[in-house]
Amino acid sequence: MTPTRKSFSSIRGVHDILPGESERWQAIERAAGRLFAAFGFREIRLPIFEATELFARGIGEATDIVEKEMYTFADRSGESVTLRPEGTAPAIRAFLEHHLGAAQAVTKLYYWGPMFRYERPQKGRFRQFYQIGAEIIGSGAPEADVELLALLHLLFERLKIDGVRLELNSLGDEACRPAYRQTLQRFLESKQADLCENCRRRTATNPLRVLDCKNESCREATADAPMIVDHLCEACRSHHDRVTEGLAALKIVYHPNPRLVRGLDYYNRTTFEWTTTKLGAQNAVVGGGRYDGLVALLGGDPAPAIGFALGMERMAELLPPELGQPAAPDLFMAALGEQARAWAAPLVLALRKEGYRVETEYGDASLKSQMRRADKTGARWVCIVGENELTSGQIVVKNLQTKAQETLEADRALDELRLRLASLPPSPVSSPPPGGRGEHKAR
RNA sequence: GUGAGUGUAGCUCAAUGGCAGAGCACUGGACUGUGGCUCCAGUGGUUGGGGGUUCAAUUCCCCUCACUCACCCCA
Repeated sequence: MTPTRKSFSSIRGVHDILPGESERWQAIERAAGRLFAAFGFREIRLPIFEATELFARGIGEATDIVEKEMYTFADRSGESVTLRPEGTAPAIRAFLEHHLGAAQAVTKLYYWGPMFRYERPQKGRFRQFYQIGAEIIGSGAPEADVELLALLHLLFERLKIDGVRLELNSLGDEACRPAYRQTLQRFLESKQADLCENCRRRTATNPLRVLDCKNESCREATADAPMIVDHLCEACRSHHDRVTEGLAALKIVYHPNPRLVRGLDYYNRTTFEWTTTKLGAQNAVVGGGRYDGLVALLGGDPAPAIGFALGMERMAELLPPELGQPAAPDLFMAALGEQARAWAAPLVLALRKEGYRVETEYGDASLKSQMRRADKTGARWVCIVGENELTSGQIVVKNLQTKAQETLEADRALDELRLRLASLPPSPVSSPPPGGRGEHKAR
């Protein structure tokens, strides 16, 4: 009787992060985690779904995300819930719900995890994708903007990612944007013939976005369009200047992009993206900006805030290939036969307890195949224990790089092995996982 | 949502209507207890799925699913 076999695969646009890739993610998470700590951000762990209304109100009813990209469904009680398409609205919801702002004037939060948008997948774009996000809530000072940008700048530096550029713009605020919007609208109305269908529609609904259109003729038509940076009110002008001065003082290179308009309604003043040309049609690795109105919009006392979202998949694609490689074992224990394995087991455990990476074979395998595996895993040392060794009280240790082989007293095996492993050069491939050898060596 | 391309072994790909193959990987051997290099052998397939045309379909046609890329949008 042959059982019918059904195979499964992950659903569309949703991917497994496999070993090989996960190490690269860990490299990003480690680097980001250290920087968040250094900058005084604390982690908040947020739910993966929220009331639909939170996103509809927070992100904006007219945005693409809310109009057509949300994973929305009714739960068993009939409440409409939505898998989070972004993290800022949930973060602010939690901030308000738990009165996190009461303990200090400025609250700095970060989070990471999956986000969900129902889009057609393509390079760098998925239905379940991962973001690292951070928010500074409670400060409208340009220094906050600069600090956030400096953190990201350091992150790219730490991860040795180049070929990215920081693009910067200001969207103004409620004092200056309405007037600019009208000015732009009038301009666009005079150019209707040259605009794509989409942009003709957007002239009325969201004229700012026309500036962001990739269409060649739209680009040309708006070449001499009025730009928001030239129509900022006094307060926004001053804010923007102090941000750019702050960046310059920290030697952080940025590229003014007066066309940088972001897709979520809540942004005002500073907006930014780190862009790259290495991700196909996608160019944003990190996006963010100031959203001084959102806290009040979600029912809190008005509080200015700024944040960013970083795309993990996109970031991982940009990592230099040598970063995040799996760490090779320090030692491969080749034990031959049941007795030898029993003898070696406590030794292996003792070394692992100290943080050394030790690999073994589970069942019976020839020395040849164990040596082959030791070589393939990249282990620096092999310890050979068999019947000969057990009767003679001597074990064999071989350095796979130098091929040097020596015989050790079995009784002193732990000390002798520790001696050799401790003198290993630092692993060139990656740092050990938390609690691994780093901890051991730091002692 | 729209458009284009691609689905054959674990991976990368051949086979244009006539017996489903190669390289890599994996396992074993040459070397009975010493890795890489070399050589030899072996395991591995519902050719994405369904239907049709045909004596005969991986190949041609239809449907469907998936993946990829692009539009759109963004992380």
